[in-house]
Amino acid sequence: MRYTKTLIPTLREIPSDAEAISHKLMLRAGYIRQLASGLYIYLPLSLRVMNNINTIIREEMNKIGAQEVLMPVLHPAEVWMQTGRWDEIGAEMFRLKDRTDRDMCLAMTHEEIMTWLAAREIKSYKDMPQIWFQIQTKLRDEARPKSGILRTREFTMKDSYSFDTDEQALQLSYDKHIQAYNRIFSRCGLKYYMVDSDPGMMGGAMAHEYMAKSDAGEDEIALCDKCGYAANVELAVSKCNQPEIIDMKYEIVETPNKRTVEEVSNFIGLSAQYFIKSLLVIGEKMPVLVLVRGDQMLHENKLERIIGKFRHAKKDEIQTILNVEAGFIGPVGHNIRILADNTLKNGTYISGANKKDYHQKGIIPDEHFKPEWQDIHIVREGELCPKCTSPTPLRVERVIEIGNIFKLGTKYSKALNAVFLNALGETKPIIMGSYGIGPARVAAAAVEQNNDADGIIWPVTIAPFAIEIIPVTMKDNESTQLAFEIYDYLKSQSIEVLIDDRDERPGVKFKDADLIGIPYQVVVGAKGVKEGIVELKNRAAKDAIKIKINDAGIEISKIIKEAFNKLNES
RNA sequence: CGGGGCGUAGCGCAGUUUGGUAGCGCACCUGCCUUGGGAGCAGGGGGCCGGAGGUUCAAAUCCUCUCGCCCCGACCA
Repeated sequence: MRYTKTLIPTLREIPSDAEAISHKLMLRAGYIRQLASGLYIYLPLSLRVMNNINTIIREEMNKIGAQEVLMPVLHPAEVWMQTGRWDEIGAEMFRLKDRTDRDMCLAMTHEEIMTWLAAREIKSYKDMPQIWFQIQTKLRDEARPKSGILRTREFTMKDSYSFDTDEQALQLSYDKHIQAYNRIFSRCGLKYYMVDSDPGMMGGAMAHEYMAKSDAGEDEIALCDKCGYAANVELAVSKCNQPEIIDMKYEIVETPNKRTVEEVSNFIGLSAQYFIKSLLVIGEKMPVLVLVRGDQMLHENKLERIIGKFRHAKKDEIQTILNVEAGFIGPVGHNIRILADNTLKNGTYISGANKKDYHQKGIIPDEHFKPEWQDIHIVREGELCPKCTSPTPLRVERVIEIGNIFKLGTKYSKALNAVFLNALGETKPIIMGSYGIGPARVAAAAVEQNNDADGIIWPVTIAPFAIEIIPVTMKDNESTQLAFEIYDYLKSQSIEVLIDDRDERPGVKFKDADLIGIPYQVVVGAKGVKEGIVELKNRAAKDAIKIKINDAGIEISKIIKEAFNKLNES
């Protein structure tokens, strides 16, 4: 492709709306433009990237026997009503009416429609397994679109769905997706992790997420380098360092007007690890007293999984239910449900004395109060791996979710009556799985992970072009002609190549080339041509090798093909 | 939805406190010149100051309402 015939509107200055690195660079380098909040135009360069990513996804999905289909983005409400999600999902779903006043919605995802299809077309155990996938637009009226193309209201998603006869078969489909996903993300040149995730609202039994390391990410994961434990902090568990158990007399101490753990800890002169934070929450059926160690935070999602929906108690509710003022609650002597974090199992602690201006020292859990033990704290960096027997600290990293895989089970098949006859002639619901990848997030993550002060550095497999040829000046006929000869040769080798045929000063071309991030640059200059050489620059390494003109085409295409193979075969 | 910030030329910004009819850099157009890391000189085009209403002789500037965008949080099949 000729630069002069391609829309590559690079910007010298960064639009002030951008925060994330990938957002800034994709704007500056002429990849995207914003139409409205969460709505982006993909310009030629980024469309090429997306196409490359999607091609890799298709190839790997096909390898596991998945079949591509395409489904409507406009759905009748009835199907969503049957699974209950028409009512469960709130403002995040775009809704509209057709001309006959029929309720419709725009697709947020396709479990319903895929299952609708399966309900009609899969009748026998002989029809399975099936894996169907599509790469298409989804729409969600996100509460907060952000970070460029990382979180948008309209986006492309690869979603696949597996249909199996039983759990064992589902496991096979699940494993196939793991294989495919590992290959897809490796080929895209990403550093990523597969982590345990919360099946959440999907209602399934098992779920994993694929996460790409990036500061721009919205999620955090806990990692153990020793055993490979990896989980979203949404559900990650940890063992905690047990502080040295100190001998504390069981006694009440006066703590005038000291309410928070920090205040009391400073007042008494003992670290927060020796305190029990007592929180009263109001569940749907009854109040629950929740205990975590003074230096830790309650993980509200973990708690919700145990006791269901809840909210924090108001000050007057604390007074009525526990008969104590907020700030002086302790676990001893209450007659309500008590839930304590596992971290508190051993040791002697201080907590509220259930009396204004007093705290209780020397509390021994299981002796002075009897809680239910659960993991309900937020995992932090440095806490210990829950799986390793020898103490191994966990790392916590910020990541972008680029893909996920869920075992759905029968939630959707039951709701939509997607059933089949097994070998015994019994009617059974189809066992399903659901698997997503966000290609735009793959692209954004690739930029987040591969850039420098000058711009983007694409992995060659998804780069808009594998190589850019830069004739230093268009005024020198000899070198310009040679540049076009190399250009034609590389194209004949099926290499995607961009030639900067603009009549610009060399500095402008070099700056733009670095910014748009094509992984290889060939510089063809008048001086070099006189010496009989061209230069091949590696965008990432910033080094250049001189190549004899006669060998240039062959030599360069060899290097490019090796670069592709390295990622494709990793 | 709660908290914060910002809307002035394509982009980045100044001007708003203290009202007087809009400016700078980059980009763009013309010419000369220049050509291995975003050159230089000269000339030029482009703005209902997000929108509506109000105060005033006079509003980018003050007041009211509204729309949009960004960030933090909540939310996130």
